[in-house]
Amino acid sequence: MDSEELRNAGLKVTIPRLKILSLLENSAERHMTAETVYRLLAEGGEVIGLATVYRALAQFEAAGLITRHHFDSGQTVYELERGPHHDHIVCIRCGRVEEFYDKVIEERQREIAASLGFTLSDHALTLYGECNSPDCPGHQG
Amino acid sequence: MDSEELRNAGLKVTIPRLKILSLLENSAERHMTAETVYRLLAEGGEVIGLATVYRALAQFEAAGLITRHHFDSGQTVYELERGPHHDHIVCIRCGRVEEFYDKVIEERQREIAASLGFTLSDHALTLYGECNSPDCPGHQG
DNA sequence: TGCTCAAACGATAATGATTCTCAATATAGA
DNA sequence: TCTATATTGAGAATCATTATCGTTTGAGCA
Repeated sequence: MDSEELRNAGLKVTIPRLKILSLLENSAERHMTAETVYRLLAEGGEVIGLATVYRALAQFEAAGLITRHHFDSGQTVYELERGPHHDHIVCIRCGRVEEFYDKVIEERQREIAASLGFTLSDHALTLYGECNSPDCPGHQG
Repeated sequence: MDSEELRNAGLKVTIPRLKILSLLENSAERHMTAETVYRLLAEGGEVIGLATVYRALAQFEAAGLITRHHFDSGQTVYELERGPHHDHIVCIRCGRVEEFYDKVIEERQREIAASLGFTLSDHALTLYGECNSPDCPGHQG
């Protein structure tokens, strides 16, 4: 249960935190901005202060429950830490985000960091391009 | 000359733009925030409005003269587009930025995008870790 | 179950980065 | 040089995020 996750993370179990965690777990969209979390909760009748949303997201991130990404588009999104590590590809037209994992790239990153004298602790790889989904506004045909 | 670059970019040649471009070309530090550009110019006796700095950087980026990066640390930096493409590794302690290029990673990215149905137009890869420079505050020994 | 207190909440003020507004000024071309 | 237009600078406005602070709530215990 979500209560467990919060307790394990050393966080007090509160209604707002449970609602936010639940939203992150049950939404079709895995990548959300703080604003989006706030809005979706409000639309679902759960009005939680925006400050609380930001606080909770920061705490969840510190606890390792979620991950934060700064895309070059400028938007900051949060995503539930679930399953193995992966990177992202973002459509520059419709904003759709897909995930991928590539073993070769992961390995090369470690080697590169080592060769430059760095102890690698994290990385961010995001590809940008045009998706060819029929729903994408840039889709031809 | 810089005037050429501006003209080629379709931008009117003005004093502020020349100063900013010159700073980017002649500074030891290749990665700067808008604030930094503003401050360095001011320290050099060239007081250029902050709004103008932001505008010029945005125009230079649109013209392809410089590139903007949003690091996960939150800072937005600009860098002169010079020489071949490269990615970055940032020290999480001292903020030092190094560049690198890896052919294997570049190729894998294209393949991945294609396999996901995207037409790749750009990418951002940043590694985060601890550098082992003697000047880094986290350096041991 | 009720009590107590620190932690968390929500509203809103504050902050920091970036963009916009607009009157004054500078540039490119005739 | 003159003119039309683009650019500049100062400061207001905006946007995302964080801090403040009085009120409320959760967790442990009698």
